[in-house]
Amino acid sequence: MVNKIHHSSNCADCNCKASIFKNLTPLELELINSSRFQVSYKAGEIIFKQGTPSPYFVCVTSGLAKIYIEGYGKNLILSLIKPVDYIFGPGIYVDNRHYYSAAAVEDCSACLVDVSIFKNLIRQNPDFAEEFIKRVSLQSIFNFEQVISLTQKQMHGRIADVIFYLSDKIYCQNPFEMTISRQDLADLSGMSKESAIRILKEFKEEGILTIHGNTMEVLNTKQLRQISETG
Amino acid sequence: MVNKIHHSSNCADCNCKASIFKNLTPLELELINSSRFQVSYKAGEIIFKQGTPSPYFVCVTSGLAKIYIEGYGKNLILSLIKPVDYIFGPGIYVDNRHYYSAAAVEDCSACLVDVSIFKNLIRQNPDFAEEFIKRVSLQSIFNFEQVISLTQKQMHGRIADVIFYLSDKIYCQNPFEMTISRQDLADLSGMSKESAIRILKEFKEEGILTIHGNTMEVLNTKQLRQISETG
DNA sequence: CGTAAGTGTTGATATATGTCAACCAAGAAT
DNA sequence: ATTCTTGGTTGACATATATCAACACTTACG
Repeated sequence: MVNKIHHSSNCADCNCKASIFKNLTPLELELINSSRFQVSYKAGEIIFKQGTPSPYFVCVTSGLAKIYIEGYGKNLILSLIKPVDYIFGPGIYVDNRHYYSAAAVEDCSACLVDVSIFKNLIRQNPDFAEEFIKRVSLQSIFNFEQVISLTQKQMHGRIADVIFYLSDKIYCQNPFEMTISRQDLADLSGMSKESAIRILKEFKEEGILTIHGNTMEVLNTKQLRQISETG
Repeated sequence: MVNKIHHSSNCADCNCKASIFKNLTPLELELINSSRFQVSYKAGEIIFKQGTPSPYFVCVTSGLAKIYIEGYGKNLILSLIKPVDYIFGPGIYVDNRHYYSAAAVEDCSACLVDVSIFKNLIRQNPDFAEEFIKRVSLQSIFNFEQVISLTQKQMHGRIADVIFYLSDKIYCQNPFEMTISRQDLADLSGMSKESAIRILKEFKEEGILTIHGNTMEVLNTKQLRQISETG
């Protein structure tokens, strides 16, 4: 699962520090730097499993990962994680367990930081603490929108939402290469793989988008937005 | 909407301080006490609306409230709030907006504390900050379980989950008086009111529970648990 | 080269669930 | 007392969605 562990370059040079770590002093950043591990995962490999102890804060530095809840027979993907984003579960302040699993969708590299160091920094640096709480809050807001999409929209609306998520938040370009599988698409939108495929087909037939190989292009954003909003 | 506003007794004497406020110094507690408002709501009244600014942290001191997302045509109840519990949305660290609405289910009284005072305490008292993060995390974990129930179980399992939630977490007794409406029950389990009623009827017919007036009693916990788990 | 295994695709079918409408009971209001 | 309103209940019906099965396509692998 873990292919290679080594200390590479330095947190101070890493673009990760631009975001959540921006409020840390050089000394604090060095503390994180000195205790961190860099790890690579191949596509499909599991980063951690729901239910296991959670000693690390994970920072994804390249590739694409997914976090997902293993439910009753099927999975629900909560979100995709791209560089530079973080995987920290709610368990770290509760019982140190993971409440969801994480796996690499594309080949990934990530930095693992010891949770206790992380928690100490939250205690000693209020700006960092606020930034952390803000991140948690944003995650929470995202989850709310997702729940409403999943529970109150029907399949067409849900797929539309996922397509917007992919093009606007994950791949950030319009003709984009889908590196996730159809099953992942289904797990993101809470339906069966077959249903997801059928909806994509309909969208193609209606000229809303094209798919060639793994490349998807949204042609009619307006209509897709309409579908998203009318459920 | 707001019936009566006055300063009553003292935070130091209030049982609210037992929980999230337990790590505050007497001085800090006094800061909260001096800036707080006590408010009463009648059953059905709205405490705040999704989308409006969020200047207060709400502490429910008596009665029962609900927080719910207003979605596409119908509502989803995220949770019920009973004394002593708190209503703080993810918006307070993001854009100061409410991402859900809150309303009184039974007659309620609540204390409102200015968010900026609250945020200052989080900055200056790391124990309080940790306790706050822990609360947010627990809320988040609860939401995960809820999402899985709503998206992966079918109606019988979802109703079973809600009944356990009511008897174990909210009313905390077995023959309990349902102060929520059938519509609320439906909004908790993400289905139509008619469907919720039908499932209750089936449960009655199978001897799993009884309902007289508004009093519900679970007779066969084991079977209900079974239904919850098999989806 | 052929086989196996995974992924994507399509069609037929069963069913879980929402919608609509009617009706009932209990208060509230006139 | 009578009407009106609100919440609860039930039945008939339409449909959104999952399931099952078959098949195509690619890729790994012996």
